[in-house]
Amino acid sequence: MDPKRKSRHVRITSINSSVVRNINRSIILDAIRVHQPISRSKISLLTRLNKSTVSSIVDTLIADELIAEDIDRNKKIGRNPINLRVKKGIHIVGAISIDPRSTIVAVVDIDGTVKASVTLRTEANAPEAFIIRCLEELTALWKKFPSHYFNGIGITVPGIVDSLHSTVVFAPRLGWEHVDIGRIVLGHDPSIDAVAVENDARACAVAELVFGTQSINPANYIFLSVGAGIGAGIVVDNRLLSGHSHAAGEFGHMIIVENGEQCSCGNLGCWEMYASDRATVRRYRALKNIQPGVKANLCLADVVAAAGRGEPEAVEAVKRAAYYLGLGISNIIRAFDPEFIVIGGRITQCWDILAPGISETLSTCGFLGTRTSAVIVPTSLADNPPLLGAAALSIRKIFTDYKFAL
Amino acid sequence: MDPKRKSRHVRITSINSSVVRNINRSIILDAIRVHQPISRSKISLLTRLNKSTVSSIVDTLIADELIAEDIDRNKKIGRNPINLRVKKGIHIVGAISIDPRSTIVAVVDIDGTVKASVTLRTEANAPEAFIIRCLEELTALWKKFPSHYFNGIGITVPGIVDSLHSTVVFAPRLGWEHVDIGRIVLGHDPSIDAVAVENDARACAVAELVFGTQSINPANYIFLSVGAGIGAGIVVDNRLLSGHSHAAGEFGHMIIVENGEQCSCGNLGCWEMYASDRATVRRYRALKNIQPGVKANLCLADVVAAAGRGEPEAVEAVKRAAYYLGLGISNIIRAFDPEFIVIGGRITQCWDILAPGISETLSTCGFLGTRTSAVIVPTSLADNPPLLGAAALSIRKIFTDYKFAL
DNA sequence: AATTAGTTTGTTTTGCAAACCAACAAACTG
DNA sequence: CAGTTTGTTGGTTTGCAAAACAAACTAATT
Repeated sequence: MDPKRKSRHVRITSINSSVVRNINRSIILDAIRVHQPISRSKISLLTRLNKSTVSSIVDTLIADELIAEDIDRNKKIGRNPINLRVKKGIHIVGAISIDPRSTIVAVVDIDGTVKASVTLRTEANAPEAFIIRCLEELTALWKKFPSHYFNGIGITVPGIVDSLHSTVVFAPRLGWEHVDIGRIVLGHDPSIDAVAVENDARACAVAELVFGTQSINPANYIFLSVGAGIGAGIVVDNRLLSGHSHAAGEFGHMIIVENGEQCSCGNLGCWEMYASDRATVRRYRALKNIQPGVKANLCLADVVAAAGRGEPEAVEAVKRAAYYLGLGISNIIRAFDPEFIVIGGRITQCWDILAPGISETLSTCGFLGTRTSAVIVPTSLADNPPLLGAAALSIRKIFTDYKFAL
Repeated sequence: MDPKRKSRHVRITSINSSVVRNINRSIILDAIRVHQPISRSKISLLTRLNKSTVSSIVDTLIADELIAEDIDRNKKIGRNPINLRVKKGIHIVGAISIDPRSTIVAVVDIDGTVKASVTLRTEANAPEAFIIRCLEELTALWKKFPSHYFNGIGITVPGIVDSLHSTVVFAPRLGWEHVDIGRIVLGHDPSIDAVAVENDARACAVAELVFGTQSINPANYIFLSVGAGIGAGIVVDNRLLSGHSHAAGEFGHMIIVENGEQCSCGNLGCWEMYASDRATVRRYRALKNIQPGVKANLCLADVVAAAGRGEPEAVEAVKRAAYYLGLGISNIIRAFDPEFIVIGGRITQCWDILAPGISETLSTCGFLGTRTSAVIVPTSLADNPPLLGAAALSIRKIFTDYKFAL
């Protein structure tokens, strides 16, 4: 990409011609991404930009090898359009998805294709050394694609992340506090200028926008990540909500039962204590009368598998999870009134048990009886949503330089 | 104002020079509003717009009589700046605040001064006739200010409002459903082109931004309106959240107690059943052992008055309200992670009892022990927040033509 | 000939940079 | 001490560059 293009994502206080160009460029590139294949003419109609303006900007996009022409002949009357598509196999991004157990390092094409990946055991007790290790693995992968443009790295972490400063504020499950990933990456290799660090659930929300097959209207939409904890990525008007201290959407510690079970956070009755994977496993153990200590490494995958076989205790455990998920989701709907809620996590593998349970709870929590509720769907992202999320963080920067509304 | 200026608040799909001008104009006008008095030179530094650009735009603002020059001499070195201020006594807006009991119709200056007002008894059973009645009252008031520019009408309604279509979707306390206020106003007087209808709590949130004295950072902020029900206006990145079906922030029916008290909405354990004014009055009656039927019109004002006198039962009733308010607020903080939560409603009159109770509950719901929480403050708006909200809806349109982010 | 796609040319709007003018205070000067 | 010089800040003028636009043009197809 043209290195003369100034660093984007800077604080804009007013509009000048260069900002105008960049915004319109983003608008056109995004229109191509969403509507591809599309002709210059159609873009002009869609964006209300003048045909000549579209042509001029499209020229720069072709020069940057972000899009490619593709003359296909159709039988319509008039001159055949020159179709424009996002160019694959040219621009790649690095993606690192950190989880308490394992970390995946990958190289991803801008259409979401994982071109290469390695899985590492997470060494959380030495964050800096571990992140550098990941970067070295990434460099090794990247070297396999010498003819590609490298467009930055996206990193997802389960915890509270200050994405503006690329810093992990607090990640209890990793034991990390104030880990400045941006500084570590730049210290390791000053040539890497584009690092995006984000909470895993939020990155999933971005991925669902960038890659998701369910054509989600980006207006109001929440990605709910159900795992060991419960987190969420909230998208409002195409923008990711981050909150004043980067903790928006930390629904796991929403109080759902007054004076309920003691949570590790110190509160009573947190949602996590009732609807997380751990809660489901605990409930399953109780239903099966498995004593503590016995089958200590029983995990949600086992419950899901058992439910798949139709085992009554497992089905019941999932149904109870569905009930409590529904309870919390009803509160989320009250708060945000989203159009969609996309649920991610292993438990979505028994969607046929989960979905009716959630719906039933929501129907008894029907708001004022008449309101339409949000549509609840499982994630459409392939095997590893957080990894695609990490990739999406960087890819979105390519497509949308400027967030602007209305 | 120059009638040649094109209708604002239209859907923008791309940027052209006229959009640039309008955005920069809004930026400058808003800078003047927030930092007044301020010189052209300071605006240039603040906005990074060129001095000549600032001068040129300021000229148009002066021509539109939105701002005025004000040469005051100070002792600093160098040429004395020409201070710019928002011009008062020239531009006015109409404000109508509809409540189940009474409706206030007013003419408000752009600095928030109520210049004239009338209070009507709300005739909710005939919405169209009643709204026309309000418009006639407003016209009568408006005629008292013949030399002023009239900048549109803002209307607040307790209920779910589609502000884009100026329609009341559902207002149970008024018994209104699908009342197209925009159509009614236009049908009555086609010359009125600027009508803004909004939910009362949301309008208050806007008012707090436009008039509020506590210099609120508009990034993340929630106005919580506690009354017969509980509603909220949520501001994120300077933008009002409205939700997919215009019901974002309808916290009153958030479930706070599993299998709790039966609410009129059909659910069990809604927040309103524990923290609204009605709940407080009910609790007070119970504490005082007042039988049903006796003192039937006892209302929150009485409880507040009693608490002010230090009556133990009243103090206890307010304390219980504070506890439940804190419980719900903790969930709101989890969801939005706001910087401020501003509380409005009659109960804030006993802030000295309320605030410690809320804080205490929040401290026991401390998120992961280490996180900073939102700042809870009472509203700074004068006597009638919803009326100022209604005015703020129209005033904001004058100051901020385009909502744009980053 | 009709139709649709895309380019070229010249114009308009806008913001920008630099030089300029304006107004003031403090220091300096005869 | 009056007048002048210097420095500093505020605001305007002038010419220019970047961008989008409109309209006329070319291109390719039925």
